[in-house]
Amino acid sequence: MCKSFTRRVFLSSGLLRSFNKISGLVVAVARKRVQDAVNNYGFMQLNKSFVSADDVAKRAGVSRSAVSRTFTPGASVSEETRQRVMEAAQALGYHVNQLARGLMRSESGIVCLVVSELDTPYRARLVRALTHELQKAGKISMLINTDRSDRSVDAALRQTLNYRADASILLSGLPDKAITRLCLDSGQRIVLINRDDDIDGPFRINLDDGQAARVAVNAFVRAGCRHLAFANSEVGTPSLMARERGFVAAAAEFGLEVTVTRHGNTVYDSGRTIAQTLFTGRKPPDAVFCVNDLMAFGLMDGARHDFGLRIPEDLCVVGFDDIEQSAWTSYALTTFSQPVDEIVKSSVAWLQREPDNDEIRSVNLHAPLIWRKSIRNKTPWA
Amino acid sequence: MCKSFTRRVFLSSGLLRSFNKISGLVVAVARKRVQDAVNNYGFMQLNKSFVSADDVAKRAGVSRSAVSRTFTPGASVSEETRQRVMEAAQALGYHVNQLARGLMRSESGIVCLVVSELDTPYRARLVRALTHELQKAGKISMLINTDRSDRSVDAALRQTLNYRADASILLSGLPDKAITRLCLDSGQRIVLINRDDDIDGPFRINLDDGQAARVAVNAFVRAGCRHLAFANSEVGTPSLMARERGFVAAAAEFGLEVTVTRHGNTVYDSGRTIAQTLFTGRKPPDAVFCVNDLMAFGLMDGARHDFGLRIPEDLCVVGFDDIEQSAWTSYALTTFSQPVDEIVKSSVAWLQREPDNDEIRSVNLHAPLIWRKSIRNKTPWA
DNA sequence: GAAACTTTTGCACACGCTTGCAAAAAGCGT
DNA sequence: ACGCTTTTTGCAAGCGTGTGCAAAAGTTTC
Repeated sequence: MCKSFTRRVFLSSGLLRSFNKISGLVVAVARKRVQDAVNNYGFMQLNKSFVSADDVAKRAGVSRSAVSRTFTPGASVSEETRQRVMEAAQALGYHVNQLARGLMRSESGIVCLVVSELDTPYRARLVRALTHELQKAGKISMLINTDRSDRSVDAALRQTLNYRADASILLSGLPDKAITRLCLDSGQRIVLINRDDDIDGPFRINLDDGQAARVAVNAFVRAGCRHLAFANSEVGTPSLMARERGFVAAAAEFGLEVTVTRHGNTVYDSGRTIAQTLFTGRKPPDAVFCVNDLMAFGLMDGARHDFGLRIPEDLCVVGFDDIEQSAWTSYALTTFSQPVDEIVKSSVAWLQREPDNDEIRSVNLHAPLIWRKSIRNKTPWA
Repeated sequence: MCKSFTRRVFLSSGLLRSFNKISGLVVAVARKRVQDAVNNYGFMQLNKSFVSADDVAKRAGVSRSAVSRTFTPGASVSEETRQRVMEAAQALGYHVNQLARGLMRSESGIVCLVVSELDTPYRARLVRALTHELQKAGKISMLINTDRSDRSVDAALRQTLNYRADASILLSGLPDKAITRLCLDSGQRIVLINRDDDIDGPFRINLDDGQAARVAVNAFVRAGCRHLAFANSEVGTPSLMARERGFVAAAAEFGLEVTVTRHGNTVYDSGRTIAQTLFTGRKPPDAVFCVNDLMAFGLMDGARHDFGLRIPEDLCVVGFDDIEQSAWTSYALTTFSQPVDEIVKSSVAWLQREPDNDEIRSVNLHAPLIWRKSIRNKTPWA
């Protein structure tokens, strides 16, 4: 884009035809000309071009290698030449071309984040934390949006290969086995967050969803609830299903049945709809575990406004994720906290390790229950 | 990372010392060997390397140019060779190296999104929409997090240059003039969203904040409110201040005074704090325009739970952004809608235009008022 | 001052791709 | 079969960088 302008001028100059055998020379001439233009006009209007290490070298009166070494930590350069190079670089506004560097080192410094529905509070928080941590580690993150379809996860991973990303972190969707294999074979590292794929190779981070569900049941029972319900979406992600199974199983140990409802996506409106279903049913629950906070909010709003229920007096609710809104007074939701910091830390730490054969394949993190006001009888032992 | 393995083997092979003058050949030999290993073992364990156009060319029995042209839309290749190339590429898992392509074309296809506090609902939505639209346009987005400090915006733009981004879109912070200039001179295009910088060169997208504030005053007056207040943060972003000025000015036209309060960041907690201040004051307002939705929620929760006020009976509230939560029943906030789609569309459209001299420099978009239930007397003419 | 080291520097090749140019191949009209 | 035009193809130069190697420069030691 930038260069195209310079080049267009050069091509239409008509010199090319006669000098094409020594086009290197012609280029040099053209460059010179642009430079003159700059000097004459005093501004860089025409020089729509990035400055290269060659330019810096010329100005500093050293070889291009010296420039390269100046910007390569740990390379051998004398203090004096480093100074001169830095000065010239500063003056010209030189920045190392990471594309070229990546080409040489075959390590681009790029990490791809594959995510859909980024505006979900939990995902947004995760992406924010990830980019932050990756930057601290000297990496840069590419964001690949897979909103369109499940198939687009594969396309995303292809894109990942196109840019020779050092690693990909998948927050949404499940990639095809074959394409995952391809990435791994190309030397790319893959992290799956809450995806729980059983393919060998990626690093997998999961939560102890089952354990959390157990804690939820305990809390409800402790609060004297007898009619348990579980509000899920129809998305069927492994972690969501693990929560459901865990909840039903733990309730069974108390001899309690659970009304399981699944509806739509894992969003506010679905919670709202489920409230309609549950509270017009013949056996309305007095406790609902919602598969995530957004659904919990919808359910709470439905219960309160459409059915006049008081929380926690008439109805206890527990959510999952501990997104920002859970702390808002209107909800004050008791919920399980996603250990975002730990997730991010362990992801990036794993990425920075030299790959070897007997490395850690997966990690299971604990999601602690954050007590607020949507359950009666705060029980400190939970 | 990937290649380093192959290379390490190669270097320690000892062949290099004797053949260094014709190292190209040696490399070929080493490559061959890895290939053999693959063939023998039947899996690609050792071949931790991306496959190049050369490999594809060899397999398809054509020249490297043919491969390149196959993957370059509009290039001249016969249907037959295209088939063979595609087949070989498929078999080997070839993907064009965008880094190398970007190097040649001097057009990386990368667009940088510079943003802080990504987990803010409004920003998250914008980033989601932007990545989506950019992908449709064949671009890929890099996410640069500027959470740390204002100074980090400059660092972000430097990073932008390192990766030879075709463009940067700034959603947060204000960059230094000099570094902005440098980006522009390097041929990069810059879009400022709601930043309102007066530097010439970037494309600026803004909302008619003043007009919106005027509409808010009208709505309040129409609802019979007499004691107006404005809840702002101390961040002082141009658009936030424009809303404040507009509101105060419009109120003055009705002969009404406005209690202006500024506190902390533009978040929920600040709204909560401001509620404390306003409703314990000697002249509590009956209408508050909050500079964004998050603050409005905090203010509403404070007003309701700490002061027992009913909305909209005792207090009218208007926000700005129309984030998802505004539609939640607990808030049902009347608010101005950020025209995210238009913002995104016009940004990307501008990026795709060939740069010329008399191009559009800025755009002002309208933020319509979305009526919900936090104001009395819905007035259709607003 | 020479010999033995150590540090710095420049050369040149490689990374994987695009693309102008000219030669080769394929069509086409007679 | 022959020229002529159009399409296809391979060659080779170049994009901006890193880096091994050997020569040059600098440092220490005797």
